[in-house]
Formats: sequence, structure tokens, C-alpha cells
Amino acid sequence: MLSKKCKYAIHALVYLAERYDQGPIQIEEIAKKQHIPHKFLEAILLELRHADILESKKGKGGGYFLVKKPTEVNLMQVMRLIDGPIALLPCVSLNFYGRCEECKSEKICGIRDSLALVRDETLRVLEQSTLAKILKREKQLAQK
Amino acid sequence: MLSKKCKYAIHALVYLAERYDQGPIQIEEIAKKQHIPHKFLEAILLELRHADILESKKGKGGGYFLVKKPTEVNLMQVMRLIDGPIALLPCVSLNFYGRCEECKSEKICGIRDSLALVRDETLRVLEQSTLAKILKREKQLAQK
DNA sequence: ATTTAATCTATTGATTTAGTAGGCTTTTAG
DNA sequence: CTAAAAGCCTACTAAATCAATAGATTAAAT
Repeated sequence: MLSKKCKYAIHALVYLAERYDQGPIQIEEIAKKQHIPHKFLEAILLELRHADILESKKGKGGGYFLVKKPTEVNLMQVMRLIDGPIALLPCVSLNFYGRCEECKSEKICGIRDSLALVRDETLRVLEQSTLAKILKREKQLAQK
Repeated sequence: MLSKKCKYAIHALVYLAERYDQGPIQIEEIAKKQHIPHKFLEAILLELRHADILESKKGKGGGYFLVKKPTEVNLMQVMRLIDGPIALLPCVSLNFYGRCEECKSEKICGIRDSLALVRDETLRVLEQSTLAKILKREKQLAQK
């Protein structure tokens, strides 16, 4: 399951995507509208800034804004950044590879294939899920 | 990521699948061969028995054995049992449904669709991954 | 009756998650 | 130049989950 932190991150990003090119948005505004604890959100946005997804401006009139286009940010990136590996085993992770200690030999493990397949399918869907698409869907759903 | 407990469970089940119809296998044997702490494995096997995947026999010559055929036990069942939900959000979980507190309205959430799709693809693969298939694959890999 | 092996309850230590506190730095407005 | 606004950064903490352990109990076989 996604961590709360990751859900918060996604909601904040969608919020910023909706206000793309409208200048900096303050943490406090996002926190209130999305019901996220201010200080926690602060840490999350900082992480997204360090990953070059957001940029910030200090002082009065400051805040956060997307530095990438909403079509260029997807759930795969965000989830990897906040929650780490997408794969269900370290030994099939592309970005966080590690041996499974309990496996004698990786070459003989019959589980890996299945979980590598799960990983591929998951990545395919998450990579398609851009902020732009999520936003579009939300607007469609809101209209009904 | 899968918990260690779940990995242990899968390895133990594959071990028992390989010895299907050969009578009870003792915890101690599985623990040694699969490098799983005896007491921890004990708890895991008990859980699998309560889920009617395994059965046990007490006393001398006792142990655990599969009560279902290796073709009838798959990773979806095992992972759900040991680690809980497969879905990445409670609100898209089929077996462990729960509201996402931080979402104002489930109907307007643009993230759910993507994660429901991830869930479907994941379930499809995991349900296909039976003990029989895993075992077959391991034997193939071992020959090379 | 003794031994073997699973059963069950309770407890523990380590790690992760979710959040809080508080001072520091930069920017803008007056 | 100084006060206020807003993000930056480090450290800490409470609660939950994970990984395992301890020890006494029950059931079956010989």
C-alpha cells in the first residue's frame, strides 16, 4: 500500500498541476485545501523540490510551483521517490536492486519471473498516469 | 515490497509442493533447508493451516502437508493471507476495502482509476502463479 | 509412560511511519 | 534597514508494524 506521505505528495502535485503557470502557491494553502498537516507537507514538498519536480520561492509571495509540465510528471516517479521500490522483491527491482538473502540462488528462484511481470505491468500503468491525465479525469468526474 | 514472512511462506509452500503426497514434512526440515527461523516458520505454517491451505499431523512422524493441489494454490492467495491487500490504496482494494480518509470524495478522485488498473494487472499475474508453475520453473532453471 | 512434534499465548527489540518543534535563511514591502 | 512572510533544515518523538523468541500445552505414536 502507498504510504500517507505518498498520497499527500500526489494530492499536492495534482493541486499544483491544476494551477500550473499561475505562480507560487503557499504550503499553507495546499495543506488546508488537501487536509495535510502543514509541517509534514513542508517536508514532502522539499523532497519533490530536491528531485527537481518542484521549485520554490522564498519570502512574501513565495511558495511552490511545478517546474516540469503536468504531462511530464507521473505516478511512477513520485512513488519511487517517496515510497521507494515499485517491485515486490528487491531482486526484481530496477531502481533499488538488492539480493534476497533468503534465496540460495537467484538463478533458480521460480518466484522472480512472476514478480518481474507484476513489476513490468505496474510500471507500465504508473508511467502512463501523468498529473495531466489525473487532473483531466478529476474534472470529468466532477462534472457528472 | 513483500514482507519476509510472506517470502518465507512462499518458499515453504514450494518446498511442500515439491513433496506433495509424500506425507507430513516436519517444520524443522523446512526451516533448515529454506533458512527460516524455526519458531517464525511455525507461526507461518499455522496461519496457512488456518486458511485451509495446509494440514498438519501431531506427534512422531507428524508435520505439515498441502491439503490443496499445487495447481490450486497461487501467489494471490498467499500474499493476501500473509501481507494483506494487494491494491495500493484501501479504496481500490477488493478484499480489504476502506475509505481513504484524506480524499474528500471517492467519486472525484482521479488517482483511483490508475491504481485499480494496477491492481487488476497484478492480480491477473499473481493468480496465474501457482505453486505448480513455480516449481516447474525452478526445475527448468536448475537443469541449465 | 515417554518421546516427538505441532499449538497457542505472550513478550520483545528493531525498524518504519507519521508527525512535531524550533531555529535559520531568503525575499519583499515599507 | 528592518519587519514580516515564507520556505529550509535538523532533530526529536509517539505509534504502529515487522521479525522474531520464549515457554507452557496438547495430541499422537511407540
